[in-house]
Amino acid sequence: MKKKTTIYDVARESGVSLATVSRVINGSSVVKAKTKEKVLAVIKELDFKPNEVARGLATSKTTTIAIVFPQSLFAHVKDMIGGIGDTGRHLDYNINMYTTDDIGDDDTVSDVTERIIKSRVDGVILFNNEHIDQMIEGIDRYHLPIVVIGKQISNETMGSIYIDVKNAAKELIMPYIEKGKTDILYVSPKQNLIKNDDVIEGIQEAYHENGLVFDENNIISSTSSYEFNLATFEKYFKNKKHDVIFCGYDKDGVAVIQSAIENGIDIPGEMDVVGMLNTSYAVMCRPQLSSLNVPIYDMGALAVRLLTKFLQGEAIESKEIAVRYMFIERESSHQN
Amino acid sequence: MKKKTTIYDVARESGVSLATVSRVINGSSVVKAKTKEKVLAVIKELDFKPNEVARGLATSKTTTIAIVFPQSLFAHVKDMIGGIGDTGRHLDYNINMYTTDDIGDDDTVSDVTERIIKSRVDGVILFNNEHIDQMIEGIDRYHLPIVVIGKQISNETMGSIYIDVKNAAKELIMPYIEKGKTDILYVSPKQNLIKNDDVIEGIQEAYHENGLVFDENNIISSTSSYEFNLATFEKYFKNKKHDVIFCGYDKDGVAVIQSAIENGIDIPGEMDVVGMLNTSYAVMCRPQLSSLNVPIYDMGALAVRLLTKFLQGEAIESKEIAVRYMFIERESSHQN
DNA sequence: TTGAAAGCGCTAACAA
DNA sequence: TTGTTAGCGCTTTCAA
Repeated sequence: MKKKTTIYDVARESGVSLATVSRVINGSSVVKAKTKEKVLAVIKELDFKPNEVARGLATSKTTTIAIVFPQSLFAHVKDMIGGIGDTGRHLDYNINMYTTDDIGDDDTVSDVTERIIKSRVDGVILFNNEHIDQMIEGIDRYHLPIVVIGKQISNETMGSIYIDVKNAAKELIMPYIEKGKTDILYVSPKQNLIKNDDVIEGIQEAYHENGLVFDENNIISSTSSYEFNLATFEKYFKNKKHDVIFCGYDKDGVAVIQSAIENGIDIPGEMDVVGMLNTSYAVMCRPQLSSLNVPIYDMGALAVRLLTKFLQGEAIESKEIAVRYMFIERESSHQN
Repeated sequence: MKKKTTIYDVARESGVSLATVSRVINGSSVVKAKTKEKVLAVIKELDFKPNEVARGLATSKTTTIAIVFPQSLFAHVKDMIGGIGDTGRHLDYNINMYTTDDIGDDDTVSDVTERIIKSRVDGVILFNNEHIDQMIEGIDRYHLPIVVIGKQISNETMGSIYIDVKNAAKELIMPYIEKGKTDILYVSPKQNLIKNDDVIEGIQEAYHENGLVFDENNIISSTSSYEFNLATFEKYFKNKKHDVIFCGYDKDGVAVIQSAIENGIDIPGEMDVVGMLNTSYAVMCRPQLSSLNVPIYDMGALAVRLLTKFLQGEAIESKEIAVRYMFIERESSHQN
């Protein structure tokens, strides 16, 4: 295997110095057009690909950002990855991905932090999840810029992309309450794109503004197993019913619909069901599930963009970016 | 922001030379226990994190592997990412991820190749997709080890993890044909984990071994849009019916079931429907979709493991690894 | 507009 | 068992 061609080879072949070649590949404007042309020709001829590792060492910048996927990953990471990957490529950043698996939680978190520091990435994208604070703290100590997805937070070197689920929940719930449909159940999911506490706050406010109070017993948690949840709901709906079942995640919404039907409950005749994230699940289900649509791809793209603003010292209008959302009413509810 | 502590700082503080510190952090066995202890103490005290970029430059190795996600990504990438990320961490490799989006296909492929080369990763994991050959060729020119997921292929520096879909398809189809149910439709998906041609070959063999021939008109392609496919199928099943609908992807299976029901076709009474990959979709659907289960997480893990074997010059028993699969019969079929 | 040379933080002979 | 020293391939002053 012949050695890779280096900047030295290019310099020699084109009869200029290292420095000039460096200027050319970095687009410096001071190089004479003719020189530049010649160098570029040689670069092409020798198929020279500048070594980013060497550059990284010289500049103390890797133009790489790390992204940490937590274990409890929601569906449609696919879109998130698309947004992150595409934007990274367009802005000329590499993406280093890390996962935190379920075995040995704590150790994994510090292990990943350690690896991130050693790899000398320029910044980090994190997802809201149960270990988020620990993760943030571990990374913040090294003054690495951070962008958090799914939780509103910011400081000098930290920003976030989030969904204003508090308001979304409030807007969703409000019409029901105003119509006297006040028996609402919230199904709280294991999922990182929304902050559960915010959803609950939103619900509470909707009740409060109507002089009512939301009964916190009307919150049940789902697990990450569809079949387990289904079994739970099937039992639950044997002798219960509510005006509205508001699910933090579509998958739970589908389970609710199916188990309600199983128990002879008509949807949306007797009970409305609403999901969140507007995944494929929603349209595949019968009756089709109403859901809150959220621009997942864009959240990934925005996260990368925001992070690069930190990295390049660009002006940042807002460090906490709320993405737009839109309620899509389908067959499982009739809010209006 | 104070400068990061380097190996020099550690050497000075512990009164030894650079080389010794280097030996300690690399676990060399020649260092005297006492020296090692002292150095380790200083490392801890100064919170020294070796700079992988500098190490990469010195060793011409980055201990990083690249993974390229194509645009038409199947669901449950989630699991794949888990397998890749976790295994990368356990084997001490960083994962660099790239996406190839839909805009400007060709350019993107060469763009990504270029970035991969510049970043000096040690090896690459690729997914089977329409541009796979172009991608492989582009990377192979630089003698980077490659592992392909979803397609059986290998050479000196290339291996693969795949599902033997040819046999899977054959095994699935065979019992039907033997029972005289020879009117089978194959729904060919846009999805990278299986090789369509192999599925078709498997079907053909099943027919062939029974002295029959599979009519290639009985292949229809689905798109990546569930709703579009649903509309297509709804029209299709208005005046058609088959013994079996064999879908390369669960999502299509669900669409088939739903549109068949819409048209009054009883499943599995009049028609069997079978999917592939055994995603959540299969269990969420009514009747539940029979499907071919495949260890997606493991495929990711195996890919990383195989690649590191190439990288570390380890013995490789087999460069083409077929993963186990298992047919899970649910409500949408009655093969037996 | 170009070149010379120091330095980025580490590894790996080679010597001691 | 430890230290010295020459790179690894680039960027970036500083001079010319």
